[in-house]
Amino acid sequence: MQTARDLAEAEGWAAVTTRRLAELIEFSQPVLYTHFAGKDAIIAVVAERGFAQLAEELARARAEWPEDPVRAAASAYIGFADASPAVYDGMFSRATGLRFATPDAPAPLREAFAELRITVAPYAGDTDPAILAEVLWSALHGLVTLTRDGRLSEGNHKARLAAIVGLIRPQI
Amino acid sequence: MQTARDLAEAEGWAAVTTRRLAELIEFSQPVLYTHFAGKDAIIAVVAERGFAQLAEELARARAEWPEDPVRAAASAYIGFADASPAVYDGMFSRATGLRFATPDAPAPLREAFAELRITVAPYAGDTDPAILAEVLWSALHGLVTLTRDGRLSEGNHKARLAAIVGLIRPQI
DNA sequence: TGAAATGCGCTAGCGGTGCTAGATTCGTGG
DNA sequence: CCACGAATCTAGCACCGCTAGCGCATTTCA
Repeated sequence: MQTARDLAEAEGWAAVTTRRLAELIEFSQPVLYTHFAGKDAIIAVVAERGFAQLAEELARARAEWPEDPVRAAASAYIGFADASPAVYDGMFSRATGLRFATPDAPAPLREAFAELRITVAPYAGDTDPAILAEVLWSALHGLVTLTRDGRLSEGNHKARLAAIVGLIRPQI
Repeated sequence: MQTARDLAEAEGWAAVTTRRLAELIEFSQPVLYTHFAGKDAIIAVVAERGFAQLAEELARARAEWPEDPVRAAASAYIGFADASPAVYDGMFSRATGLRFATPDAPAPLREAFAELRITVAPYAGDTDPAILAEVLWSALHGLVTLTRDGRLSEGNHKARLAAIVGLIRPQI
């Protein structure tokens, strides 16, 4: 699993084949299938740990920068995506099986989202904080994915981040 | 190409294999490689046509609903993504080769983005309209992808859309 | 008109993928 | 000391994207 994460970060998920993974952990290929249902399950476990880490970093950001929690959360979110692009990819583009937004979703997922909801709550006004949190999440996720594929203008990253934060703030 | 698009919409891009595609168009598999550099090139062409269609629909929405252009654009964008999920997927998740945000990007791509920029320009205030357009685009794209994977709460789609539109509007 | 050249589509195959069936080895309990 | 059960292996299946090389029809030119 750690090997899968490392290999994915080094060469992308496309390079994480069951044969290479088996070779790296010095076992034969079928052994993987006695511990995981398949390749998707391996990605899902890496992704779930990623959500736990993301929740942790969002909480730390909120604690360390209480006077500007939205900016802190946005920076932490994007920082995580930048630092662990493959894990982020697994969390949002590869792990199709993970349930979300339901009470039976894995705890790390619910915790990560709860952090965002708490952060934006003071700025929600008439809007449901959960809705605003989902909108902020969408904007950050879109920013990450579009930036990653080189689809946004270069050099304006900070301006975009400031614009997002600025859109949330005036709702006080 | 039209066959590729239809098959992708019906069963997803994973089902679009060169063998199935060749069988459907009643040619042998290698013929595809005399017209396209590879599977990615096929997706890219479908994606580029998708951008042209998106630009067209954004322009129509702006013309038909001039008193609320941001809502019109957002609705049109999400409507396109809903109506053609596989094409949208090809445009933003599969076609890695398409250049963006540069003068030499394909025309349909620049036109689609220009529509967004024109739409948000009146609401930009001190912000560069292009930056605000990129932020709106990010939010809409994030909304589409997160919704598609079932990662946002169910039944609140309209509320999220209203929240996004509401965030842009107060900048007048 | 006959022959050469050209271009198109074909069959067959390469190296790779996720995944699985069946044989085999090895530690452990009777 | 033997039998059992779990863990691991070798070998292979069906599929993937992609390509080399052949055969045939058409076109071109002497």
